[in-house]
Amino acid sequence: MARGKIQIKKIENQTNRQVTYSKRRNGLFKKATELAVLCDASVSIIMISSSNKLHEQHSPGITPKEVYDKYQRVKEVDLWAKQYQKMQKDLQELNEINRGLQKDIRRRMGDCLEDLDINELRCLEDEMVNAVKVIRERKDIPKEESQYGLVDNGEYNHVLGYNDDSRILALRLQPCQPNLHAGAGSGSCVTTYTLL
Amino acid sequence: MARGKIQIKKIENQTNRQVTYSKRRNGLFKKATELAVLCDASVSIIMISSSNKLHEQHSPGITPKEVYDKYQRVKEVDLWAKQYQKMQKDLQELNEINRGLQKDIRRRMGDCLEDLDINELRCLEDEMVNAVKVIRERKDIPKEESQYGLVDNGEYNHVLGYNDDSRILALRLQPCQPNLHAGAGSGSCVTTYTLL
DNA sequence: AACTATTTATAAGA
DNA sequence: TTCTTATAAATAGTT
Repeated sequence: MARGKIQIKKIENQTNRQVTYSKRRNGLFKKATELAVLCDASVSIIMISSSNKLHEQHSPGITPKEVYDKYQRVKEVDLWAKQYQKMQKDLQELNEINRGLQKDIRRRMGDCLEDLDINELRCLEDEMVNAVKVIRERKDIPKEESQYGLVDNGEYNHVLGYNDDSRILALRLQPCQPNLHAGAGSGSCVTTYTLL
Repeated sequence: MARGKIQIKKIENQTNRQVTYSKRRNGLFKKATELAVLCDASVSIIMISSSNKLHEQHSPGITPKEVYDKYQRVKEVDLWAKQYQKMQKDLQELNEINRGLQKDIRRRMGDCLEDLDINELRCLEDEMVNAVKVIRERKDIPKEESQYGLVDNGEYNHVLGYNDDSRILALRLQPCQPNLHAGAGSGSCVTTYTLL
């Protein structure tokens, strides 16, 4: 636009292209600033050069995050929805599983039995009677560990919302060490979620 | 820049401002397009007017998402990290709670008793013996509900990884109806996570 | 990076 | 909103 008109097409000469990029980038940013001031607007520009460098300018008083939050609101899209969705789904599933586990525990405490049929009640009873036997046996073994001074570290976490303390079985929340005879699956639900 | 120089400051006249915004926006977009073509670059512009309208232009071959993904990579920031972090944290907590609940259930089945001391074993035993009494009472009540044809709808979900079917107490995963005598907290852990 | 001839953008008016 | 046009600003090619 000076000393001769130019065609708007890719400048093949690498050096010229670089120089023009720099000049016009400054021009663009200046225009953006003027526009923002004159018209009381917010302008956000991000450009990526052919050499893969990033340049940006954002009107004062607005952050790229704000611009994109608004962008997503206006366009009614969530550009990163897919990345959330897995977590979202996992959360829901975990909540469901949790509710199920809590209900199971309540039944083993004598609550929430209303919707069990007679067979399920029998099954539960048998299971618990057997378990009580195991617990009694265990209780009557002189514990070798106690010789090493087993200490209560106080790190109990009560995760059930019962107010009647006498009914709470404190849950230790340390990860259950791989317990081979207990079957598979105990560790499989423990997932870590890495971002991006 | 024509018919008289202007000061670069906010145009107070609303109409003039609007007109200038429109003209200069076109100018800016045109410049951006030229720059992108001449220099083989990608330019992404998002602007928000004083009347809170959004205008945008993106070079062909690049999406706003790509621009922002690159932006975040280059700047080594995650603009939405805080929004993830809460979910991330919730997931971890739920996983911990879950492990605790599963361990509790195992204990009530006679497993994982190794790290309970003698008092805890006694407490557990008492609790279970009492619960068994309740279950037995319940079992021996002729169920009124059965007159209405209580049907097994088959929607059981097994959430524990036990392979030995005889030991599974099938968990119904329908939400537990508010159970007043069971105490508070049964519903409080059920959270829904809405995005943005 | 600076210069400058020329093109382009645009402010004001219609 | 669009057109017109005098003028300001941007910039291509050169140094």
